Amino acid sequence: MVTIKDVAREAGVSVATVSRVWNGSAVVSDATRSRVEAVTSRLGYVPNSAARSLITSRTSTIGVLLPDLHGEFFSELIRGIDQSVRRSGFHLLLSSSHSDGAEVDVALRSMRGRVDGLIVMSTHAEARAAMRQLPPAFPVVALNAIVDGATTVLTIQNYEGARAMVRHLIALGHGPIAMIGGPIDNDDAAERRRGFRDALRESGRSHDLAMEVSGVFDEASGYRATTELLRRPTRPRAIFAANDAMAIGAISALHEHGLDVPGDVAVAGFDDIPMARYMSPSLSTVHVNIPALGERAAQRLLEAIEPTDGKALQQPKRPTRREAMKTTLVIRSSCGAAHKTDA
Amino acid sequence: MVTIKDVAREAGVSVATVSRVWNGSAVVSDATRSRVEAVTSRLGYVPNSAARSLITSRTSTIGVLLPDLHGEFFSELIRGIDQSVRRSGFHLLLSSSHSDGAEVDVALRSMRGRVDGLIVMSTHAEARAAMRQLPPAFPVVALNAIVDGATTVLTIQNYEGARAMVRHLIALGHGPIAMIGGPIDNDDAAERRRGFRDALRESGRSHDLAMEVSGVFDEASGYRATTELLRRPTRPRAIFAANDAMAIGAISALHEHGLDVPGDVAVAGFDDIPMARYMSPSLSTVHVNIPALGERAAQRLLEAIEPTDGKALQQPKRPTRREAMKTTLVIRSSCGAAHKTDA
DNA sequence: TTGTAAGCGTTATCAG
DNA sequence: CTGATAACGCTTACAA
Repeated sequence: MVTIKDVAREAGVSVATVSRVWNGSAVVSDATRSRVEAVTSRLGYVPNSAARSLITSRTSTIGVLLPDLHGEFFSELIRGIDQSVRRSGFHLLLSSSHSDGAEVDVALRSMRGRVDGLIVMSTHAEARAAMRQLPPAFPVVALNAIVDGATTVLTIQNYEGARAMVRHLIALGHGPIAMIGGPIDNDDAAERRRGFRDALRESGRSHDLAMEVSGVFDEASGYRATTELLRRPTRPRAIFAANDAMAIGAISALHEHGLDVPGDVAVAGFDDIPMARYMSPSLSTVHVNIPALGERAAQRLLEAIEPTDGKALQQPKRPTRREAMKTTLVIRSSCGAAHKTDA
Repeated sequence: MVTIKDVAREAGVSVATVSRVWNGSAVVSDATRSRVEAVTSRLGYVPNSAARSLITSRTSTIGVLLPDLHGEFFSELIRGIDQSVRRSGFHLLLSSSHSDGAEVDVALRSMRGRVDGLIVMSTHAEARAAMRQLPPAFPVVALNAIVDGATTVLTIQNYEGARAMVRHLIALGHGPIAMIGGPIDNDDAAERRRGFRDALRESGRSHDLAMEVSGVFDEASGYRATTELLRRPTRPRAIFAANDAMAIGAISALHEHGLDVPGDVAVAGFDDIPMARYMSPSLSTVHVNIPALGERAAQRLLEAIEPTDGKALQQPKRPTRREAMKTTLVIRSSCGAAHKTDA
């Protein structure tokens, strides 16, 4: 492995100078700079990141903690994050499948020192506890209601989107409307359920509240939930699933029962995963710009890591305490049919 | 930040002893061990990974280079990788969206020193060139035909699967069979196309070869390709798409043209993404165990990183040269209808 | 069984 | 503008 010493020796300068050239910062004469650069590329020198982060205590890496990796939601999310992150020359350390909160604790601990900041999506109470273990000023962006120790909380307009969609379904016809909710301990799911209930209540149809079942955000559970719904005495006129995956499962079940979608039963979902566009014209969905969610989360995190990029505006004193940075951002959601608009 | 020194001082031992306790290896008296462990957890000490990998030149991290992140294929793949990797206490550094080969080069360079091994999926010629820049013995698992410098190449039975599926479609009826192929520069796509052609040739229907269009492995291009197919004088009796995403796009297009699937036109895909099960009974697909692909890739890589886990069998001399480890593994694919078997 | 001390490759603080 | 040199936190011979 070729080190900074090799470059220094070969270029006839000190390691300090090579270092200065490499991170462009200091004042180096053009002559030496170009000489060092020549040697650098000739030797194929790449600075050792471990040594670097040992002394700077920065890793140029952000960690992403996800509960799961099933379905298109998460890949779209990661895609957005990846985009922001690489644009800033950072790396992405991914850890997933944190079904229970204890695992989050382990993951969090094992990531310590390997990342400069964290994007966390988890609903578990243990996760919140684990986050409290982090150094007080450690930059964290939470992708749901975990507030403790999070620099920023980024949420989706779950309530608004769900409410709008259910209103839309109500306008569609007269029969009862069912909801396939998400897991009970999931904050997003809870908000969507609240939107559903409120929309019904507002239209004076609280009796429809009875038609609620739940799933776990995947196609299989949407399928099962629908099968269960169809066993009931009254058949729903419309089904609102808490995400698109369950909605697709629902459509599948309805078709198998010889029901027409949306003729007999209308189906609506949430998220607007790319695939949803190709279930048309059967599926309406609440649009969420998932990659944008990821992108904004990453951007926010990077801002927290590097306070003021420091080119133009050099603020003499840091005016904002970390506390003051705590913000809640929102990703807007809008309701409508899925369209193949992307061409 | 609490360091090894703090623990040492607090426990009344030397840093060497703490280190020995921490990595369990050496012989430490039970008394001191427990004392150190107590202090360790009391202080919440976590070893600094940068310092650690500076001295050991191991990072406990593997890098994953992906061309893209669209669709379920990649998230399923990552899921499999993540599972193996975390089981071994390793971390996962993800880098995606390497549309062009030059980017792969940059990514590869920037990952140097941050990972102990690499899983690479890329078809670009530049990528192959970039891989040659890596240290000769650096562990790499390639997920397609990139052979240069790869410790292991892991491929899917593209040819066999495609051929079997097309035979199946031929058995289904009499009309022409069309194929929506993948990108021309993609090795997997090429093999699937070859399977398609051979199956037709074997059945003496080489004239059907004319019905070939291509897409880029997403729903939109499958949709477009199908629309194009339907503009031709002869309508295909069956469409074989090189992956499920395009097959789903195809189904969508067919429906919009008022065609029944599989009544008027049968549709088949490749990959068996979870979603495919919920397009039934319309969609047949070539089953590939995608998470297993990821899992095996990661396992293979980890083996290459840690040659013999070193508990029971302590081989006195390393018998295998790195060269000898070059292997080609294959993930079997089987053809059939998509079923909601996972319950 | 434990301690001492020499690095690992960088960056940063001083002098020059 | 450049060069020594002291850290950074940890592992690992080598001594004791």
